[in-house]
Amino acid sequence: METNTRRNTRQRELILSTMQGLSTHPSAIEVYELVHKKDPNMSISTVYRNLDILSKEEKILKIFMPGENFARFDFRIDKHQHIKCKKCSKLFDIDFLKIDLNNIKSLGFKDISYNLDFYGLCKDCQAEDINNE
Amino acid sequence: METNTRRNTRQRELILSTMQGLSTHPSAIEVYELVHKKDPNMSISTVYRNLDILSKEEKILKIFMPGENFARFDFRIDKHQHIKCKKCSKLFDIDFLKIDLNNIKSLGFKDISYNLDFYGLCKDCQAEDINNE
DNA sequence: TTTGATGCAAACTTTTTGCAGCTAC
DNA sequence: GTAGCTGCAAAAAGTTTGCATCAAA
Repeated sequence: METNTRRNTRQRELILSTMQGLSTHPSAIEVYELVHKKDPNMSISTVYRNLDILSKEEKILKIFMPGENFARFDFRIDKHQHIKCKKCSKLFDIDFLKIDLNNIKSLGFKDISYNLDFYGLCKDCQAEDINNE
Repeated sequence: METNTRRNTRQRELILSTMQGLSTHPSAIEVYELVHKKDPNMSISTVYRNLDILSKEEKILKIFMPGENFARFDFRIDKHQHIKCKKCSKLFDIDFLKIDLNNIKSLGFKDISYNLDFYGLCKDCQAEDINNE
């Protein structure tokens, strides 16, 4: 995995171009299902390896949501947060919020960053609640 | 797992009393290692089942840190945040920070909550960096 | 031609589950 | 005695890895 010269493979390009066309936040398996339709020979380990490479190269973002035992990936790489619907589990992008990290330095910590995720009921799921269950 | 009458078993009490004596944020496996010393017959599935029961009963907290493919548990159950050392991976409690959730309601979401975790280098790890590597 | 990347299967990690026997009440 | 709980082993689910082969440069 520690490579000097990276090769532009058909598989890696297909994975990246597929990510590029998405505004969702798919898991590795969801990415696999999408690219597998276009290239039935694509294996799941190739998808995992390339999602890893692409996120290390900062071409995509690897997202960890608390309680999910899988990673999600995001083509949008600029600093932003996510809000997850408690019902349908979909993620939505949000971009605001500026935390004063100086505040935290008093603890003696250095090189501080943070991860912030929101949860709630999205509009669609609120509508469903009125009609259905 | 859907039970009406819960029984006070020796195992569940040992797990809870062990948690009570900790200020750390152990994984299920670390809890298992601790209780297993005191009761060599204790099985890992009993630990998982009881940590789950205890967190559902809100006697302990189940913590998910992004990127960790395991859950941690915390005897401290009041609303607080954590800061994780990027080097030793230890968690430290922090309790401040008040986010204006009204701000987020403009997105159309309802019933909003959040999860916030910090990362950095703790004092011990900063000291090590000066001497060693 | 060289060596990074692929595809497949097997392994790994954490957690869950099926089940027979045990035990709290 | 009842049924919740235990211990064990097996199974899940997501991810990683070993290896022979393929293919990008």
